[in-house]
Amino acid sequence: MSKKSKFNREEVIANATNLYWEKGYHATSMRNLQDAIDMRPGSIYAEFGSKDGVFKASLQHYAQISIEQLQNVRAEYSSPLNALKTFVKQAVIETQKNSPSSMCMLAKTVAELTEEQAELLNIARDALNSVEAQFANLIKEAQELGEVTKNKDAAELARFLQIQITGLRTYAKTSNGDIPLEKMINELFEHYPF
Amino acid sequence: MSKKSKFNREEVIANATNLYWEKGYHATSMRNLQDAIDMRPGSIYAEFGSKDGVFKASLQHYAQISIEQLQNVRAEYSSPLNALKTFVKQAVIETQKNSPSSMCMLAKTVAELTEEQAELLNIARDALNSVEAQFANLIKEAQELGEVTKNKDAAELARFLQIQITGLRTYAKTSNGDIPLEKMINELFEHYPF
DNA sequence: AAAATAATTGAACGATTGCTCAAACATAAC
DNA sequence: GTTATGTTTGAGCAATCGTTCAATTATTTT
Repeated sequence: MSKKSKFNREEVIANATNLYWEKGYHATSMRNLQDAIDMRPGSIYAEFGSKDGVFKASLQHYAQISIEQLQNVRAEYSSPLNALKTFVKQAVIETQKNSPSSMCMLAKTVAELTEEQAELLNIARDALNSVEAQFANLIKEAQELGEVTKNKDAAELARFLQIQITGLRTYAKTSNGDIPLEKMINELFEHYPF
Repeated sequence: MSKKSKFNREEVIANATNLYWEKGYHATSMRNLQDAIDMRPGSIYAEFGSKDGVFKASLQHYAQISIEQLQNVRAEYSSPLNALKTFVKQAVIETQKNSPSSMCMLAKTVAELTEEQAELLNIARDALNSVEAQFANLIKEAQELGEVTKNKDAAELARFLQIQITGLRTYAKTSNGDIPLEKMINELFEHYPF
């Protein structure tokens, strides 16, 4: 045996995620990263291989957190539709105060990157699709319980929801401040296909 | 008098816009820009002052084009609602084939930048709000003609539309290819508040 | 203690960043 | 044709980029 790593990988990735989430891929330098995660180049490159490696780990971490959040909300509500609504409110509203950015890190990444960073771009895409698949599962549950019409395909409704969330979160960053986000989400779940 | 500038400002800004639109603010270097607009640093800095200056001009150019497009569509259709629908289809679908990015350059910019580039960010925000105000005008026209219910506030409907467009265009970049965008837009204008 | 093993450090690499400016050049005025 | 005026050029600046690696430090095994 020998010396053990002294840094906490989970914690490091969480800090890296916050920085990348706020500034995006290109605007985040390795020097920024070194400060944010309190590691020196040698250690970072030994652990992650490259700037892209850290970003990759951050994307995966963010995706995991997102799905855990959805599962947590699901566990708190007997109604899958209410769980979904609560998740949307968390993602769109809560995020305005506490988070590095009001926008979804995955959507931001999809927006920022081009095919020049195909691997990272595809990781973000896949993660968004995974989240959407979880939406679809919840919607299917809701359909079984009669909370949502069976006339519509669950996958289509999940897609619709994903589009609403992305649209709302981008809009929130466009219009600083006083948009009635909660009211809009309530109306979304009252009037639309759910 | 003296020597005249030989470059065509309009053309130069159009080329710069295309590059920034594709790659975003941070990923576009001055060297990339020099190649794209066929100007040397001295001339660029004499004309635009800085990288930010070129980006600013590009944002304004993009915003102007967008509003012109909306006006052109309006002129082609007697129905303001059909004009709006056609504009949305152009922005969401047409853009998939011909454009530097499937996403709206203004939305991309709002997504990418932080308050570190407050001026540029606000230009993008303002431009999006201007476009939205034009939407509201068209919706008011549609309300006068009875094409859209007067129960809903035109500004709210315009906001809703802006959110749909941004959501759809981001989603289009997430899901490579076979999404029934046209069908979704048709349904949007059939089933929703319009 | 000494030797072995590995993690951490930070100086420094070549490449690239946004940008400057003296020199070369082109046109207009005389 | 000469002078005046302003444009274009591109070499090159300091700063920063992502990354490497020899030296140092810490821990474990002998």
